[in-house]
Amino acid sequence: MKVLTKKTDYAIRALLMLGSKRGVYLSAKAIATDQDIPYQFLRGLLQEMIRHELIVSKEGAQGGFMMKKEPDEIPIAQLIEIFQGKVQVSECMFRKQICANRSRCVLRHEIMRIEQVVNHEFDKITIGKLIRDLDAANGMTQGCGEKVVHNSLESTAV
Amino acid sequence: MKVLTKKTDYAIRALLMLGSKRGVYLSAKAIATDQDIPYQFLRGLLQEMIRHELIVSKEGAQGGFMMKKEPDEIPIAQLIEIFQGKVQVSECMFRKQICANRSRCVLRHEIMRIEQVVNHEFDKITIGKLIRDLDAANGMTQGCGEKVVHNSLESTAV
DNA sequence: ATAACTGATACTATATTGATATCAATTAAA
DNA sequence: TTTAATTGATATCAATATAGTATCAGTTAT
Repeated sequence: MKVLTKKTDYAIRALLMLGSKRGVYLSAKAIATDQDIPYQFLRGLLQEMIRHELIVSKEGAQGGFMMKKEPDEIPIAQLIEIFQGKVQVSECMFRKQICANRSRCVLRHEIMRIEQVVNHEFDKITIGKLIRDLDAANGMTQGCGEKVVHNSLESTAV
Repeated sequence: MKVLTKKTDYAIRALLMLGSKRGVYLSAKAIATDQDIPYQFLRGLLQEMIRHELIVSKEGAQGGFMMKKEPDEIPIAQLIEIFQGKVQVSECMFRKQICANRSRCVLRHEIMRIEQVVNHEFDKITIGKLIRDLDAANGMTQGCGEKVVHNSLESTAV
């Protein structure tokens, strides 16, 4: 059971980068290189985020992408919804037949409760919060378990 | 984002049925018919559950399947793990490279926390609990929102 | 003996996910 | 004004996961 697909993972990392460099346009290429995301794949994700008005773009040379929404106004729950679809119990189980099977119905009730818990948790984590966590972690000598191989978001100028 | 796949959904419903009819062998055919699960597909799931020692089988005529574990000892977290794999953040992200990217690392920390919450919730829901919920619901005149089309687990003798 | 079963396995179809390629349009700058 | 850098829009492809089907051998109650 995968919580985040590549799309969501990549999108979050792209937004972390855009959110850390406000006021300038970052090109897809720069983001792809820095975050090690397949270039054309990333471009698709960026366009999707434009459609959802999270970011804006500027065409042409020296063009690129920039935050539109405030990082604190982007919970990762929204990114999950955009790139993985709404959290749902089990397909369109409930459209086809309303409560055709009571056992499903009871199960559904429990799962819906969990869905709410999960969504609430994902709502609390915003891009803004992650950026602050990131800054805090970067202030430390060591961060995350083993040795730090390379910290692109900190070291690489774009 | 689908929480339960068909496999898990079917497996839970099969266990609810087996758990409600203790001490007798129920055939795959009976379960498939009653719960409207594709027969051969269900058989694969039952075999998987035998391997995990949740149920036992008896071959030959009048054979079938029976609970091995107590329903209260089967959390649906275990079924999700069996049929959908362990809950994980995003593929094998952390085996390939330890903390290669700090932004991933920060995100990971948050997601792992949510994973724990989710797993804990799924652990609290056991087959036994669902069976009791089901009995309670079946005692009521109306249960679950709209009209009850058909309640197989209650009405159909097996 | 035979019909009702499970064990085991191979196969097919479909959907989802992940990734690549192409070309037109736009723009900053040489 | 040409050119290189860049996005917009799409089409295509490959890999993987999910869902479902088919077959045959072996076991057992009747």
